[in-house]
Amino acid sequence: MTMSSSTGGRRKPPTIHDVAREAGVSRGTVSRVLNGGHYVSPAAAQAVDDAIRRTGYVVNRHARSLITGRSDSVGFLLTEPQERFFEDPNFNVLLSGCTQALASHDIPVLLMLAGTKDERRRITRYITAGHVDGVLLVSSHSGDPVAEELRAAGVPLVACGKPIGLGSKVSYVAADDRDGARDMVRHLLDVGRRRIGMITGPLDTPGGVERLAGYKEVLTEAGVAVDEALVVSGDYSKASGEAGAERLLAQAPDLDAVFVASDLMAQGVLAVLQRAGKRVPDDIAVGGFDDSPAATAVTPRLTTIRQPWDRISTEMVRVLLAQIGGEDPAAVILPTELVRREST
Amino acid sequence: MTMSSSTGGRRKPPTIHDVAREAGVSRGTVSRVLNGGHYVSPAAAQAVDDAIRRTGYVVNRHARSLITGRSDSVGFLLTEPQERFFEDPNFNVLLSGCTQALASHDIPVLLMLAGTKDERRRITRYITAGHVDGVLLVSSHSGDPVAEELRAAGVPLVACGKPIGLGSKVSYVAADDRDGARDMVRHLLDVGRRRIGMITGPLDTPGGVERLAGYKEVLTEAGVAVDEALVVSGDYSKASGEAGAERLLAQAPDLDAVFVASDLMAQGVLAVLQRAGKRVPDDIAVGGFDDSPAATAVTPRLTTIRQPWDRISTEMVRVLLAQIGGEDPAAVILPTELVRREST
DNA sequence: TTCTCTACTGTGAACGCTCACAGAGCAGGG
DNA sequence: CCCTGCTCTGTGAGCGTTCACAGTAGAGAA
Repeated sequence: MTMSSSTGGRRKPPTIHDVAREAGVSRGTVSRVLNGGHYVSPAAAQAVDDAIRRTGYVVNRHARSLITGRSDSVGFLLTEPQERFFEDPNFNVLLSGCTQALASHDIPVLLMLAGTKDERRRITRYITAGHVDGVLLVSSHSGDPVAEELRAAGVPLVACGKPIGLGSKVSYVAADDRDGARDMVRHLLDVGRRRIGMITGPLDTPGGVERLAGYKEVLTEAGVAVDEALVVSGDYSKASGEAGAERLLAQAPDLDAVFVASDLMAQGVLAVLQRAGKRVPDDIAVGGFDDSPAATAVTPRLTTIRQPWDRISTEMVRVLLAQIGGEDPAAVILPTELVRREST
Repeated sequence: MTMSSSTGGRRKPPTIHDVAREAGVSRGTVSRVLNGGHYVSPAAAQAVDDAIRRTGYVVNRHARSLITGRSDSVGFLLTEPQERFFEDPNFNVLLSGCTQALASHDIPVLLMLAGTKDERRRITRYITAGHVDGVLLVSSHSGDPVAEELRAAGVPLVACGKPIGLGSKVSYVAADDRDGARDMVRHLLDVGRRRIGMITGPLDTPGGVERLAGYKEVLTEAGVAVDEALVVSGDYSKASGEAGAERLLAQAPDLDAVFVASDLMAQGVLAVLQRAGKRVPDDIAVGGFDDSPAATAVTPRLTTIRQPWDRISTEMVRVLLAQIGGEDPAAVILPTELVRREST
């Protein structure tokens, strides 16, 4: 009767005014129904709901934002170099998790890739101009200039993983890296290994440092001396895993296990071990970290530490929305879990 | 003098009015400078530019959108099941490419994941309500209901890969699947293989069909009979690659090569061949399709057909913007390239 | 001079919404 | 009876921008 919605072409969408007329009430009443429904009589609320359904009304967010000052959208900001984004499936899991969590609050996500310097400037301006209400930040960089500027501008910000150089004023959600590392090394000891090497993550990031600390702690507790020749550093990339494995094999021929700080690096490690004729796990056990899709894509499938990405993303969203709502920054640490497969 | 930008807390941003006052002109003039600068005197333009710089003015897109009816943003819509999104790095390359191409036009990207039925409804409403000007669609489904609804609503739409069941009214950008397949099979013949199997993509998609057609064409042209026992179908996933390889080995013990319609499936094929004790490429050559990051993540590294993802994304954006600008839908087919590595 | 044309500029009005306010109706207490 | 307080409703204003229109100034033609 009022409008057929599947007619081709784009017609002018109904406004709050149309709904008000259709429901026989005023704009104000419709607006109140739309925003929580307080101080509205049941009869009016019902009439408005019906009218909305009949007209196919959808709120015009631009008009709303213009007056509220909020944009009701958030940015997902990636300051990583793009190659890592391409290579590491964890980003997808995180991005998808955050997007869905926000969708349930009816909040759209703007994807922001700050690759080049120009991009960084453009994005910073965009954000500080108030075009998003808050930002989910993915960055392993130390001293990220974009993040620092956003923090200074008072933009609500939640990082994935503990950021450094940003003071304590920025929220973050992270897995318990140290505890995860401890679990893995303890597991390697449990299966009888003693010459346990490690390929670390970048040591200018808290995550990299924590995983190394966990490794050393457990060895020390178990009375196994920490041999620095068994520790080489990497940057989470597959290539650095290969390089690390080669150095490790050269430095320590008697290696019987290696704890690798990311599944992606572990993928590289497995390739090198295979080329070197080492059997996994018979000759050398390999433990990863992340439980990324890569962990089950390799042969043998990787024993690893599961990061609770689903919870990380929902927590990031929860903390961000709280902060947008005026609450103080918060830090959330989530537990990890050992996933045993064939590589140990 | 006017404002220090790094003071903490969020202050009210300058408006076009402030800029006008600062520059000693009217709102209209500032607006004209902002939108192309026609009919503005050089002196006024200069004054406005200076004032913008001094005040740190950034246009309020909500106010602009309210009056223009455009949102100056586009959606990146994924109607794939999420697992594929997690697993397949090609999405990242595409997403990142499109985001960057749009960024250079100062157009933000909204990420939309249409996983569940509810999500689909929500997203459809969101888009048809005009909250984005157009949509970049990634979907290998046949007869995607969301896409059909958007098309019917007259929303500018560009698909990645030829969509089916949408008539000819929807634009798309795709690699030349048939030609790529032909190149690969010709290459396998060139290196002396004759018993060449194929694991296809989903045969309810044009891409899957085309790659199979290319395979058959080249064999026929070369005078090699097409043996249906050598053709098994898959769905691009790693798991289906494994299943396909197992069937193929069982059905055709004398297999000496296999053309796999995606790198991801090829990854599964390599794992199966390795378990079966077959050497690659000595016993069986393996050719992939995509040149995804997975292609170089495996051992041996995969000979494959490179899809020009960078060009695909820029073309998708170009076509979408043209269509938003009022032009007719268009189809773009881009050439592929054979990348030879160690698996053939 | 005067008229026309062009280049440029300023001014309301409008986009669709929310918010503050005022007012209506009704109940209960004095 | 009036006053107060409550729930509910309508109205006008205004968010920051663009757009259409009117208007001005200066150049060139008649």
